[in-house]
Amino acid sequence: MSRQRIRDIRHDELIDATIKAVHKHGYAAVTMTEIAREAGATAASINYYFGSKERLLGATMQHLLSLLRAAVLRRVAMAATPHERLMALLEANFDDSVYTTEQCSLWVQFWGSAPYVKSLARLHNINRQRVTSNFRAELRALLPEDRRETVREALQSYMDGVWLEATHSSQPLDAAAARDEARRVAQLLLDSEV
Amino acid sequence: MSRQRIRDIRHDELIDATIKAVHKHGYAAVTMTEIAREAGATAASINYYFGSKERLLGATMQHLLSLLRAAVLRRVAMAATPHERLMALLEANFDDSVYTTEQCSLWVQFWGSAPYVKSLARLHNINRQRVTSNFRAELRALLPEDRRETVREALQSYMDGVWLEATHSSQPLDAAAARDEARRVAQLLLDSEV
DNA sequence: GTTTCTTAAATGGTCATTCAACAAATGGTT
DNA sequence: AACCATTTGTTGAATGACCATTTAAGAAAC
Repeated sequence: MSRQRIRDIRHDELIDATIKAVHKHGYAAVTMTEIAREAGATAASINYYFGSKERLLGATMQHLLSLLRAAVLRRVAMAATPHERLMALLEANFDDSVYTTEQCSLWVQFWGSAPYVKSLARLHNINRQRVTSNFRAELRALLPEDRRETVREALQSYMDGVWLEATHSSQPLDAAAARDEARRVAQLLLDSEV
Repeated sequence: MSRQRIRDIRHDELIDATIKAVHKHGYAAVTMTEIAREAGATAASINYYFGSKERLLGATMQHLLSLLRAAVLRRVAMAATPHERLMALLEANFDDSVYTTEQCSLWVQFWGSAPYVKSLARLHNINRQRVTSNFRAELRALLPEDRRETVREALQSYMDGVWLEATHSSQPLDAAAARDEARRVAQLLLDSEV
């Protein structure tokens, strides 16, 4: 019980410290010592809990993925129509729990490293396929066939592009404004009279 | 004369080898030895020409930037109207000389590293500002004020997002198809009747 | 008293960079 | 053309720094 609890506490603390440390020093450059310092622990104890640096980083990215998935589920659950569900998918990316400087920073570095780290590649593919099929499902009810894929690709690229931009902006992020903007972009793409 | 020439040859060869080696091993993981092997040289000779690994990588990213700039200039020069120039800006990103697996791979890793490497951050900011102001200039003639920034941000994010996707796709890239698709997205955004 | 947790120090490996010596090209002088 | 002094180019082998991981011993919790 209590034994299990301390393990979970360390697990969460270390993942949290990893997010902070990677944001601060970069995915490539961050060291075990820096992560440990952020958590008030030592590099040796990270290995006690996670076994290796690679597994710690994998668990951290998995954590970010689960935050995103949770935001999607929360928002989709409240949506009644295909249109609302599409907006829910889009806005989940800019949920307060997801659209933060630190997380966007990690995502971009994750994208860069995924092709070279097997465990990350797996996570990345699973996520991308899930998002794609969600979008396809909702767009089927909203657009004629000849436009669906164009709009889907545009929306998914848009989401990624905004996260990318977020990592290079100096001001703090405004998640609500990002959601408004995303809705506006979706409206333009859906209601076009071409 | 001839002295200068051999320096230029090595310079180009090494940058070319860097692109290949980074694509193969990743920006973070690639070593001087791997880059040298790709060029048929040694790590020591890279330092003779570039002084350090960081300067080599900086020069490589600068090279990619100049390829992109060249594509933009070439295409914009042939465009007569604001609409054509906007399309030129967009299509330059997917020019045959730019939209390759290797280059997209480097760009994504460049985005991830830019915030942590001063010389890269400089390059990245200069490029982003140039692109943004180009888009703003052309959109001014094409859209009412209340929609310009939304469309601009959507288009720029779209461009980045497609490059990102390219790095994770297994098939070889089809630049002509990407240009078609980009044009279609732009049409949807420009001709919307919201 | 046994299991769980923590850490300082040791280990071993990797890597960018430097160095010292050697090779090749160049250009000026016969 | 032949010579040689100088500059330029190249490399294998150090050098030294850094870092993930292991170890061994002790502290804390049960």
